[in-house]
Amino acid sequence: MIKRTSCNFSIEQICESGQCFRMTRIEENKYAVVAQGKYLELEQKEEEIIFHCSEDEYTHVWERYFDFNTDYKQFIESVTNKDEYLYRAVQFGKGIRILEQDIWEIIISFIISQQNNIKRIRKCIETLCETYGEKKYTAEGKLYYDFPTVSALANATEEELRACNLGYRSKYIVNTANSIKRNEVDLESLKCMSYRAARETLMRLSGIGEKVADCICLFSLHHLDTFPVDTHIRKVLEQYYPKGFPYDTYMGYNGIIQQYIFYYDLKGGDR
DNA sequence: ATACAGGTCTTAA
DNA sequence: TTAAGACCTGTA
Repeated sequence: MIKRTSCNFSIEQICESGQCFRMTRIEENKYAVVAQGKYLELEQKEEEIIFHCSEDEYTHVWERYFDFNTDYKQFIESVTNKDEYLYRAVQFGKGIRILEQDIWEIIISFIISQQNNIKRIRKCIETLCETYGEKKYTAEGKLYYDFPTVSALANATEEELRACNLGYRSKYIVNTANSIKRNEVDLESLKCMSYRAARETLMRLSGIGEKVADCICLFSLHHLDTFPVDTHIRKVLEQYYPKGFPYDTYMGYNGIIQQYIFYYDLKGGDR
């Protein structure tokens, strides 16, 4: 059990910000996440965060996963009330972090996310993991399911995947899984590419367009300047930034700014 | 009932 | 190059 303190870190906000679909609240101030093949429970009281894992696992897995060594204060303070809407959005969601998640899991998760709502995305992914993922137990005997491997999904048929209520996305998933299995797109080399190259490469995969590719770049490849434009962001841009969003002002971290906006539009009740 | 959810693909001009 | 239209499913 590891205790850490950090400002501008809210597990609740990270959980609700729609970038990780396998993090859930299990009690008041207590959350669980399955990632990197592991199950982690964590609690938060004020600025104190308790990780229920070994020191070794914390430093090798979760510190990086939660982007714990990046100081988000600089980003938050760069947004002044000269931009009233953005200031409200950032103040509302300033506990959000951009996670660094597994590339394969994020590819499949955000193919599923298209034309879908977050509640159903979670349900689809849960079903997919229970059907095709490895069954595991924690040291305390808690059951959880890994995210399915590339082979597990490549070997499934479109009809079988449709049984997980994935709808028309089933075909995209089978195609993409097979492309990756055949190494037509190499996941490791994606990690070394520039944003432009990675995005272009990702878009060769079935079911991945500009928006999903951007989500993968932001939530997995950690290209923090990536600004995915979905239906929420599009509406905000039309209403508050009819002359264009000031990307230059937030050079290098537009993706973080995007996530504050997304979360505020989703949960903030503004507009 | 009809519209909409963190869009993409196909087809046609 | 751009613009319809189709596409699974659950919820309001």
